[in-house]
Order: sequence, then C-alpha cells, then structure tokens
Amino acid sequence: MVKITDVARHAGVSPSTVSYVVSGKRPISEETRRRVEESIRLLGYRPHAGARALASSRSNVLALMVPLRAGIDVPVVMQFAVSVVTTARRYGHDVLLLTQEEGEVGLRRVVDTALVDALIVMDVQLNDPRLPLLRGLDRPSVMIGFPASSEGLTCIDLDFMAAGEACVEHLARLGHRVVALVGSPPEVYVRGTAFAQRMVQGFTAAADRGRLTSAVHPCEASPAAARAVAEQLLREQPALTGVVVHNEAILEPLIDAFEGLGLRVPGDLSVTAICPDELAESLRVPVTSIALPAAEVGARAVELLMKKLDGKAVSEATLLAPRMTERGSTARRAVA
Amino acid sequence: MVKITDVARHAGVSPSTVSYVVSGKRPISEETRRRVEESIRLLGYRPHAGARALASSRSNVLALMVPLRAGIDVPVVMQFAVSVVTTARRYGHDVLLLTQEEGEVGLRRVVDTALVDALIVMDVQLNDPRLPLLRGLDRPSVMIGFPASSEGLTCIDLDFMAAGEACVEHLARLGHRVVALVGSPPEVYVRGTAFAQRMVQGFTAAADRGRLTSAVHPCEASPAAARAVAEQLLREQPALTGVVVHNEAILEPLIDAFEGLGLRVPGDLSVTAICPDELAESLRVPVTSIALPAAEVGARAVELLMKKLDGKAVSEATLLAPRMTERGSTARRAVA
DNA sequence: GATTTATGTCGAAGCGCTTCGACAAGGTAT
DNA sequence: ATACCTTGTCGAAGCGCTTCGACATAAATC
Repeated sequence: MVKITDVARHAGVSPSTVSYVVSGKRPISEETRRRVEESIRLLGYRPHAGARALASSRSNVLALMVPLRAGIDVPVVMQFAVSVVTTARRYGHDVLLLTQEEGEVGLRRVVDTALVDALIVMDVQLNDPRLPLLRGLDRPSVMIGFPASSEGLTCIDLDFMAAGEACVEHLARLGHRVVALVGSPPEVYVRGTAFAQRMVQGFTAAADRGRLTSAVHPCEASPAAARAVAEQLLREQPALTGVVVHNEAILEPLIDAFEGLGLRVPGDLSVTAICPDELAESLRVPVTSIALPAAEVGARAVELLMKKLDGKAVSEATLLAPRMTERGSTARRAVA
Repeated sequence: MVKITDVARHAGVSPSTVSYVVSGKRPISEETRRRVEESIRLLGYRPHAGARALASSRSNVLALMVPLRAGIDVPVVMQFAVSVVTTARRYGHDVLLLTQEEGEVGLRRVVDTALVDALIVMDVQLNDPRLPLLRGLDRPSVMIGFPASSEGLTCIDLDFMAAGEACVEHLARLGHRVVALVGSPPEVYVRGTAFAQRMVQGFTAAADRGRLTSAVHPCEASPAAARAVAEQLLREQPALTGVVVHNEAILEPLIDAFEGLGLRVPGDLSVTAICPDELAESLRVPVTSIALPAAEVGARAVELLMKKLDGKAVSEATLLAPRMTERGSTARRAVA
C-alpha cells in the first residue's frame, strides 16, 4: 500500500503538504501542487479511508435507511436509493445501506461508531419512533417524507397535499362531480404514513371546496383487491366518473377491472394517478398523472445534507410542487 | 465521545485488556470480563469505526454492487440487497451500496481506500469487464451469477440450466410436445447475461433430449410486448401447449394475452415460470414455478464471504438446485 | 524602511484503536 | 526441585492521516 509519506518523499515535500494538496485547505504553490499531483498519479496513491476518518472525524459516508414494508412500492424505493448513491458520489461520499428493520438502534450504532457523517431516512410516519433520536443527534439528517411536526428536522418530499388537490381540480375542471380516491393498502394509513395521509387530505379538501361528492378507498396491492374495489365503487357510487389512484401496483389492474365492468377509460371514467412517469406512460391507456419525482427527491436530499455538513442552514421543509402530465386517461365528462 | 481509555480507567484495567474483552482474541478472566463489560454498558462505549479500521486493517464493511439496467427485475434486486444487509449484520458487518454504473473504477476505489473488506457483485455477464479486477484483488469477492469461466472466483446462483431443464421436463411429463420459452428482454441476451443464457441452454437441451418441438422468444418487459409475443407464438406454433416464462414483469400480462386469444390456462395451455414465489402465488391463475431464491442467494453469498475473510477456502461454484412448486397453471395435455 | 499581511511549507502531535512482546503467577510434567 | 506450558494482564508501538502552530519568504501598506 502506498501512503502519504511515500508520496511526500517522492515529491520532495512533507506529508502535510501532500495532505493540503489533496484537501485544498491551505494555499499551495502551483509548482508544488503539480509535482505532488504527479507523484500521486505515478504511485497510485489512495488515502486510507479509516485513517482519514480517524484524523478528520469525517468518514465521507452517508447512511440511507430504506423501507421494506408492505405497501411500499419497491421500484420507487430503488429509484431513491440509486439517486442518493449517485448524488452522494458527486460529493465524494459513499452510502451505507440500512434496513428499516434496524430502526433507531441501527441509526444510533452507525452514528456512535462514527461510521457515517449523516443520515437519510425514508418512509417517515407521522409519529415516527426515530424522530426523537434524529432530533437529538449531533449529526445532520434528512427525512424523505414528513412527520406530524417537522420542527428541528429537515424534510423533503413531493407535496402530496397539493398533488391530491391537483388531481381533484383537474377532474373538476373536466366537469366531473363524483370522484373517488383509490389509495394505498390499509396498513399504510394505519401506520400513519405521512404522504398517504396528506394525499387524502388534499383530495378531500379540494373535493369539499368544489362541492364534489367524494369517497376514499384504501386498496391492497393485488389485482384481486383492485377488482373488488372497482366493483364496490360502482355499487356505492353509481354516478362516479372520476378516479384518482395512489397505488402504483394496482393502477393497471384497476383500469382493467373498470373496463371489465363495461366502463371505457376515459369515455365513461376519467382516471388520474400519482406514480412514476414511466409507469403512467407504459400502460395500455397512458394515464394522466402526477410524477413521483423519486430521483429528484433523492438528489435534493443529498444536497441538503451536504449543505448541513458544511454548516450551512437549510429550511426545515422542502415541498416539491406537483407536476401533472395529461395523457389519454382523462376527458371531459360526457353529459348524459 | 467515550473511548477505550475511558472504559479502561473506569474498569481499572489497561486499554488493551478492554480491547481483548471486546474482540475475544485473548483469554480474559471471568471476573475482569464482567467488570469491563459493565463499564462498557455503563459508559455506553462504542468503538470508533475508523480507528478500528486503521489499527486492524478491517473495516467490517462489505461492498454490494447492484445493477440498475434495463431488463433486470427491480424487486428481485431489492430482495438480494435486503438479504445481504441482514445477513451481513448478523456477522457484524455493514454494507456499502455501489451502483453498477461505478463499474470497475468504483470497486477499485473502495478496495484501495480500504473502505471495504470484501465485495459482492450482482448481474454478472459471461464476459464481465469486472472479472480481471476481481481476480487480481487481494480481497475476497463473491459474484451472484456466473461468468463464462468462474476460475479463481467465487460464484453463487440458482442453477438456471437445471431450472430450464426442470421446466421442460415437467411439461414433458404432462404430455406436452410443443413448448416455448418466453425469456428476458433481448438486451439481456445481447449483453451475455449468464443466468438468462443458461436458462435457454437448459430449456433447449431438455427439449431436444425429449424430442419436443421448441422455440425461444426474448420479450420486452411491457404488456404490449407480451401480447405481441403471445400472438406470434400462436401464429408460428399453432400446436403449442406448454410455455415457460422467464421474465417476471410480463408473466401476468402474457397469461392475460393468451386468455384474450381464447386459450384457457391450464386447459389449453400449461404455463410455468421462474420467478419469486410471491409473484407466482399472487396471480389470478397461480403459476407453477421455480422459485428465484433471492433471499437465500444473498445470505449464502455473505456467508461465503465471511468464510473467505476467515481465511477458509470455499468452492468456486455454488449452484442452488431448482425447487419447483406446482400450482394451478400446468395440467396434463388434453388429447384431441 | 519598518511593519504588517498574505503566501507557502514544515514538523509534531494526536485521532482511537489493535496487537505484539513481555512478564507474572499458577499448574503440570519430569 | 527444575523446566516448561498456560492463563491473564500490561505497556508501548504504530496503523495512515489531518491539523495546528511555527516559520520563512514575499508582497503590500503607510
């Protein structure tokens, strides 16, 4: 292994000078810098991560805690993760993967052992058990999602309330008067998962404001459940003409189910969703949707952390405005 | 931060004794051990990861490189990852997440900087560019999947060749004489991804051996592509009665397409697949399938690495025997 | 021309841990 | 009794890096 003293000797300078060339924390003459860099290249020098972490109390590693629970869409999680890793690398950081299962204990551990400089946690619940820990930590963290109170924390997410409103308003503008939200699996609401609840809030508020008749139905992530919900909806709300879907996994089965029941989309029924654009585009009936900007959220989360690591202040809440793309699944209500 | 000297002072021993209590690398009297452990608990001592890595040249971190390419089923990747993390934790290790994008450079980096002790790479191709690097490294690695030659490497995977054979043999036993394999997207084969090719080999070999008529069709991961393949199959092989699907994403759409074309499963057409059990079970027609034992492969991969880190020899190739579960999608061929 | 300020480099200390050799005390074999 | 392990503990060295203060030199200020 080639170490900093080897480089120093080769370049005819002291180890500290090499260190300063690498870190840029002190001015170095153009000439010395070039010599040192040349030596580094020639010898293939790579600073030892552990030594560096010990001396600088910075590991240049972030922890990312990913959910693996029922009702969480796996591809979306993966998009986050990849985006976090990619962005972190751009800032010279690596990413340690933690599972939700490890919980607060896991977070504590990686912080206490100085394995990581900062934390990103996903799948935040309204009263997440990790909140007190994160608040009390001396290390920066960012939550992807919003708890009941974000005071003293840094949170980022799509503005699900605005998204719910936007869906309803879009349908209302098209003349629809009876709408329904088909949501995530029940356990997601039971756990008090913030984004799902906020979506419901936005949906309901906008419907009330527009004097629409509305209903909310959680739905398991199986085609069978989708069919059951479709049938139930038509039974309970025969005048239904607008549906908002907030459940990636059943979007396609649900549309199939409606069509199986004799409803044309968008002829008889307008459907809009919150889901990744790729999904919305790939369906047989491309769906008017609000994008789930997983990659952007992941990247922004890392950027927030980097700012905090630099000692800069960041705002507690970052809500990404929903962006709706109209595709073929929504249309003006046919007047009977 | 409480450090080892604090614990030592509190317990009335030397730092090295504390270290030996923690690591168990030297015998310690029952009494001293108890006192030290008590002090550790009381003070909440956590060894500094960087210091430990520096002194012991062991970081207790594994690198996991995950694929994010077209045609790779994301949920399966996630299952691997979670299983790797969980198992690694049981051995006191953490997991650093690398994306395929980082390639050889990324692997080199984490090894050279001593960030990780060992590597796990997924989505191995027959002539994977990372092979020479992994062979030359002084650090252990395990590949999930098989390259063209596994010499000097450690590989583990489902035995896809046996899986392909098992599917055909199952169909043959049920009296089917004309079979087709609907495979992964074309690019997967173009890249020379080992598991996909081995599956084809097994399928073809078994079909030839049994004198069945057979055909292989790659298929994009979209419902539309599934429909197209279904139509093409019936056009080209009107006598077709057995289908093997090796493409998680289109399993359901493909069955839908066949039924849409008037074929009953399993009445007119027997379908079998290689996919996670949960997927096979959750479909409208539960599918006879060979499980993709992602969790087991991930766990075994970590165990292999741990053995290698302990200096023990492990076999180069570990092939997990396919395990078929019969569900409702295959039946004896109706004799016309 | 004296004094301050900025620039560039060095040496030494120290980050918190592991590990090696030394050694004392007790046990076992001869 | 001698020699020899074994068990249990300690002290010191050192892992490879960063950082701080010191110092020398050059540039800027009045």
